[in-house]
Amino acid sequence: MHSEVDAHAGHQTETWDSSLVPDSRGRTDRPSPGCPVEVALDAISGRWTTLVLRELMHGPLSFSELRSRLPSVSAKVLSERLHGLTSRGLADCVRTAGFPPRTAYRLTDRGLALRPLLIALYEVGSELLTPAAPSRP
Amino acid sequence: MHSEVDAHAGHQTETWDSSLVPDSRGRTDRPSPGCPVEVALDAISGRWTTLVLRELMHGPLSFSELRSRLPSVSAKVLSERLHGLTSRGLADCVRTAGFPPRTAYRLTDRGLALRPLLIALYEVGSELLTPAAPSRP
DNA sequence: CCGCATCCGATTGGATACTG
DNA sequence: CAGTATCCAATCGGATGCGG
Repeated sequence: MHSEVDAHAGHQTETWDSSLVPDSRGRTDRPSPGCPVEVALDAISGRWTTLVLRELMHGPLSFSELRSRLPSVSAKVLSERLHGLTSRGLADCVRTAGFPPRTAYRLTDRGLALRPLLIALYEVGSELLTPAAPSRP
Repeated sequence: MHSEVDAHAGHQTETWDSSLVPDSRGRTDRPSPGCPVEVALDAISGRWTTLVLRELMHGPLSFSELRSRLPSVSAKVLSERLHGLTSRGLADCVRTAGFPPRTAYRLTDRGLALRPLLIALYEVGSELLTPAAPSRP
């Protein structure tokens, strides 16, 4: 544990946070669309999004299957989330031509790439929920 | 009760998401405050929040130091973010009694625990930014 | 079965101005 | 320096109802 975390309170223009922003693209002074962190946040932001992603992680699901697994989500929001995912290339939609119209939403490879992020969210969230070993007077 | 997924693509996934939701607490059918993922999302959600966290990751900073590092954030929003972080126990604030009033916000151990999450956001976001190797089976 | 259209209340975040 | 207070435009998300 570091008590003297910061002895150099001056300029930090050259000294970089090597672990947080490895390359130049990540060093932004505002929430810019080109920042990787913003891109990832955009992909998972919005209510129900992470739950929809979790359901689709197992495999393709239809619109109503998603609705039955997430009973409290409205059709409007689910539709918005699905379009958001597809427009970003994280999911796609396959339709059967016949009748009744069957659809299946599935994650693309890019969508599947979100898995480690969901896991990180779960793990860090769990850590925050623990009664805590905090206190650093 | 549960209809089997007939069009099961069959590759790589089990019926139960052991990696995404290891314990029962994580299996929610709606965005509930007790879900670890929601807790983590709550900690990093809101515009500028991740940038504020990144700045505080190096060490304590005062209110205006944060403003100068993030020139485009308004005082109102920065104040809101800082209160959000402190109320969740992710940061705290130390004041010097004299004049002019000096303050310093610093992350607590719980706040520092967010680092792997920020890194995951960066890495996954970078992956999403790559020109892509899409195409699928 | 698969959605989109619309209305509407709640929340967000930016700009500005003001206090200890 | 370190914030708070207020106003306000934009967005979000829930409910409902209709169309393909």
